[in-house]
Amino acid sequence: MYEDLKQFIGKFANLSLEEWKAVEPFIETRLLKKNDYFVREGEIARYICFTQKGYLRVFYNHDGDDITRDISPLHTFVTALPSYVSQTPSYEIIQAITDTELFVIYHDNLEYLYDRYNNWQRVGRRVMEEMFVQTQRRIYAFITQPAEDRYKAMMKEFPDIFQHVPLQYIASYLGITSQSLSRLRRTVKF
Amino acid sequence: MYEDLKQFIGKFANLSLEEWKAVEPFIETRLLKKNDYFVREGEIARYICFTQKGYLRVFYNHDGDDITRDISPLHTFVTALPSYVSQTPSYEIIQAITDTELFVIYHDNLEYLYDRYNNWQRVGRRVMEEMFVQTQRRIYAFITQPAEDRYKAMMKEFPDIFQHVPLQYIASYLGITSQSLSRLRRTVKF
DNA sequence: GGTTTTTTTTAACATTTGGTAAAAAATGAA
DNA sequence: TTCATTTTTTACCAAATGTTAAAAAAAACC
Repeated sequence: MYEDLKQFIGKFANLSLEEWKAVEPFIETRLLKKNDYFVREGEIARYICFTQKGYLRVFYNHDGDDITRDISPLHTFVTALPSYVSQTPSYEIIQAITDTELFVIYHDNLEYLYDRYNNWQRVGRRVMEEMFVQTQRRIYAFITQPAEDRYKAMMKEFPDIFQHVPLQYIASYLGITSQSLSRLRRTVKF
Repeated sequence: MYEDLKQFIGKFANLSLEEWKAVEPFIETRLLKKNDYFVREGEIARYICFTQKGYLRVFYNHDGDDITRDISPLHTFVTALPSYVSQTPSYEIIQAITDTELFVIYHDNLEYLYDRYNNWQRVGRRVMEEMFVQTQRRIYAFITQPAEDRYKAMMKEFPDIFQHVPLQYIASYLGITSQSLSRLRRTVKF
């Protein structure tokens, strides 16, 4: 049970059996249908999830346009972090792109775990460090690469996403309009 | 002593006197002259710092061009994180933009603190969470705002930086050439 | 102070991307 | 299936930003 989750966390800390047992009562499985919401606008993100199956997108509404901050690859943690860390209403929205299976942990329970187990706190810290490093990479990409290169890099790194995610979301993630993405796809015959 | 540092950390956790005392032997003050390096290319980032005075920039060399990932505002933590977390050679370079006073803590000592004090581990986690949230904001800015808006927002949020930092670094941070920044500055008479 | 070097600005032109509108294709619902 | 809706593509023109080159300004050096 929770094999993918355990493997993911195993990259960051070696947890004892007791520490594993401590988290299990807090893990709740949630199934979302395509287009269901995980976090709605204005709602407090009271939980974080690990994506066991399916894809989520994290976006917000900017003058009527959806701005996609993230498309979750499989087997990662996802939440609307600004809301989650401060437990205030979220401007970010999280929605299922496909049918999805999530492992959900509530903020308060996770904080309890952090308080009680230094090793869990370590996992939290390490996960955040890695997410920060990844986000940095994306910033470098925005500075140094034109949209075409960002598109190619994305196809290479997350080929599975292109099987499941509408192009308009990918365009927004890349920071361009879907018309521009169409134009790129016509030109780029890798 | 360390008032600014204490205030910064105080936002994230309430540390006992003992916990404060535990860190002090590990803090080392380092003075850098303008253009001195804090981390060189290919060197392992064995420490993190808190900027007590002055400004650092974090960049890397991309085909001969400097790409500025970050210009540190005062009183924040700075390191070449990809190198720091994995203790591998750094592609990122950190250099003093002005004369600088840093409080430096070595990676191994900080890890020791993290192991020993859950509260310090908490500080590490919370700091990373906040840095991640800030980086997210920057990504949203790249997606939604043209360079002119990013420039205005930067002037508003970090007016002090414009007093001390060469425009070419600011241009790179904004993701544009210094020629484009010049053009913007001529046009934009806020 | 004068000289060299670096940084910033200006200009003309090229390229990339956006905006608008509409057609084509794909998807979903009855 | 058929119809309605949504997504993707195409086209044309506008706006933003890059590229190259050079001049002007500022800073560093002796």
